[in-house]
Amino acid sequence: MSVTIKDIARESGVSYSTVSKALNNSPLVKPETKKKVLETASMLGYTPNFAAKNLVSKKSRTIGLVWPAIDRIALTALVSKINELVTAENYFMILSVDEADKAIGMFKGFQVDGVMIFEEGRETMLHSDVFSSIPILSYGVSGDHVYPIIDVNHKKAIHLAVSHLIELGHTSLSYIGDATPGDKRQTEKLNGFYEAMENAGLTVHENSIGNTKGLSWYDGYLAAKELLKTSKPTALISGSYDISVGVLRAAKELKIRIPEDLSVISYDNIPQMASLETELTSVGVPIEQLAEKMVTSLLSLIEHPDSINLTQLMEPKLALRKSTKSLQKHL
DNA sequence: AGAGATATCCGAGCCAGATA
DNA sequence: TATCTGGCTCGGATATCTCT
Repeated sequence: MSVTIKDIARESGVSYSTVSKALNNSPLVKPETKKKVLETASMLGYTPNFAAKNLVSKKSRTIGLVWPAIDRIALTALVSKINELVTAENYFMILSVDEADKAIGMFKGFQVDGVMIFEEGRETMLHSDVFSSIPILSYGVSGDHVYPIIDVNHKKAIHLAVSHLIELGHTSLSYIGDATPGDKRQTEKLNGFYEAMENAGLTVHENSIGNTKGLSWYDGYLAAKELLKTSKPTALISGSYDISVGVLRAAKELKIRIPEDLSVISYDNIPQMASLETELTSVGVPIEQLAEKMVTSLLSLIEHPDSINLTQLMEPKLALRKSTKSLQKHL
């Protein structure tokens, strides 16, 4: 049997309501009594019963996070940061790798105060009774959603990458990423590439697009090998951190030096970019900003359920590292 | 002021009584 | 007899009221 406030009360010779007050640092308890109660609690190894606390407060101070793609490094970095911020706000976070509907059902059973969903590509079709019964915030792509979404301006991110490469004198640019229709986040990046190239008056050749048909590093590796063999771009934009890992491996095997022979910019503005074999210049919303926006938005939704702000678009930034080189300097 | 007593939170499980 | 319904209790903690 676990230790309860009643055990502490018995042991320390006060009532359990006094114990409760003492444990919550109430000014209505004498310092000596408080000290005695705290010492007894510590001696007995007391741990608060969260189920009981939730019963009274009608709050669990817990948020659930639906995370269906645990193999993606960029999302791992984001989850870690979110957890850090949530903990700093005295909340707990529980994760589920199930489908959104199933995960939310489980979270409701645990009486979480709110839910974050990481939507991968396809929109998550939630039943209306789900999001009307619990605060939900999605990290996804804005569309016809009826629940709040934090979105990233993916097109602009790729525009930043293209502009930077053009400033360095590159005109032969390639893009590598998942071009599978249906994944809006990935297709937005590709569309951003076409758009930025067109704006700059540059042609996109058919063989300068590498379709990874997936988001793993191996998908990136296979597509990069194919692309770098058939096309000889001076610069390459990669759709994600994981794909970039594959690009670096393929380039190494093909004896292509980065940035001497090939400039590379990766999507995903995460600190891990600096730990790669070649520190990659990247674009995207800095992970700290994204995490902070998600946590503050969900917590404000929990506290003020009527303050719904359906779509919040985050603006990306360019993070310069060591994977791009000016062409002019070599001429 | 400082302590104890009591109502309350919600859902599960049990039991007794009512109904088909 | 089988099934359904309603009431009660329990769990651990907090908020508030009452007492000394």
